Amino acid sequence: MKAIVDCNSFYCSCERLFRPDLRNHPVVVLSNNDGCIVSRSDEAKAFGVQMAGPYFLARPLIQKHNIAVFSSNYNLYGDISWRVMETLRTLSPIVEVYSVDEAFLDLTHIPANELEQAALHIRETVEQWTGISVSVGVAPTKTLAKLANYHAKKHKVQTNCIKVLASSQQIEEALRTTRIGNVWGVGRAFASKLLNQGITSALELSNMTEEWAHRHMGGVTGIRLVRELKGIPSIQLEEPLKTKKMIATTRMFGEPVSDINSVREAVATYTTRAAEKLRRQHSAASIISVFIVSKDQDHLIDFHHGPSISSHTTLPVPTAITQELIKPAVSLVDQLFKRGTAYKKAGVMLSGLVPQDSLQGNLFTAQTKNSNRQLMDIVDNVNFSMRDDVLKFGAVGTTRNWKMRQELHSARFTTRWGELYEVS
DNA sequence: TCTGGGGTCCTAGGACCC
DNA sequence: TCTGGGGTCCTAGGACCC
Repeated sequence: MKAIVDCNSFYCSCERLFRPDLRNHPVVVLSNNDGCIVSRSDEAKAFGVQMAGPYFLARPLIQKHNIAVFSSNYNLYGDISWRVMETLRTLSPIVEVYSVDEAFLDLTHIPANELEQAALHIRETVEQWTGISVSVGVAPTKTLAKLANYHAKKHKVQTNCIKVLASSQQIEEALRTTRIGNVWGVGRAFASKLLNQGITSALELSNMTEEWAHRHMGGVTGIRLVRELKGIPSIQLEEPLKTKKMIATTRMFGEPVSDINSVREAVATYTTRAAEKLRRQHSAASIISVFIVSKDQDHLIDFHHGPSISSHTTLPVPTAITQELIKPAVSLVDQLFKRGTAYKKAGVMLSGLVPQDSLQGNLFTAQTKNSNRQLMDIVDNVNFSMRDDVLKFGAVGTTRNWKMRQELHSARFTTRWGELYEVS
């Protein structure tokens, strides 16, 4: 059996940890640049605040009901997430961290008649140790565990945020009462396709054949999905330290910028962040890509994948040294930038990732490589211990008029001495 | 006036090889 | 009028997740 543990309204719960006055008060948290609503408490949901909706549209509703609003505080959420995951690691031998607020746990060591109790123990321990409330879904497959979790969250009072699907009757009942669009792995496109074919519930989908799934649901992914719904494990728990195959850092600017130096600084900053992620997983990159998006692009038509201009450089030797990545990144900006154009977004992508220790030694460059590497280690250590970039490269600049808007940011209560929560 | 920022996996099709 | 049967690698793009 597998469990999925999912933090309830995670970002909102983190903010509430240090604002006990907001315990039963509606709360929402905004995305970067204060653009969309990415987390909402149950109270805010009850007032009709939409998930992932634009903030400016929800603002009248928010003001009307005096809903508390926060910009996203990733220093805080990252640290709290780490505490939750460390807690879970004491409760199961295999923990797959699936996202900042979710983890799959292996429960094969628990006897069937103790699953309910085990799930309750998980929920209570996390809440007691971290202050974060979670929902727990337990079932034979990952997809069914997600389904169980969906029901646990939907009926919090009846379920106590816990749902175990063990018997075939329990599974069938849950499948029957789940609409197709709420199944993990069925997005908007497939949902409308399935509805057109008269498939409306998860139960109906689970009764389809594998041949059908292959033909209509994207090949092998469809087969896996249907098998998982039938209770046949087809998506395994991943090993804990999976290295990424691509690393990206991209951001909207706080306001459009039309001078090349600002774009250079922004891209240098994003490159610095991407290089940190690269070193954290002990990789080196062989390809660096940069893209910039002009202000005039109509984001309402295709917000995420709209036209942008991009270019990439293949590096002579794969590297994880920040300076060696900033240089080509900035010259890519010089290539792409057009005078007189205002830009609203830029991004850096690192790909062609290889393990760092597989790098070929070079007799002639070894000396500088090593000292660069040591410098990187020192920078990473200082910045990580502060959970913030205290040490920076000159190329990232100091003007920062491209910096994102974050007007409602809470304090970094757990990672900065100067911002510790005070009890008087 | 104002709508995020990451990732993954898979497939199709073209280029090329024997 | 006729035109094999495999492979591999790469890229673009679709679909999904949080």
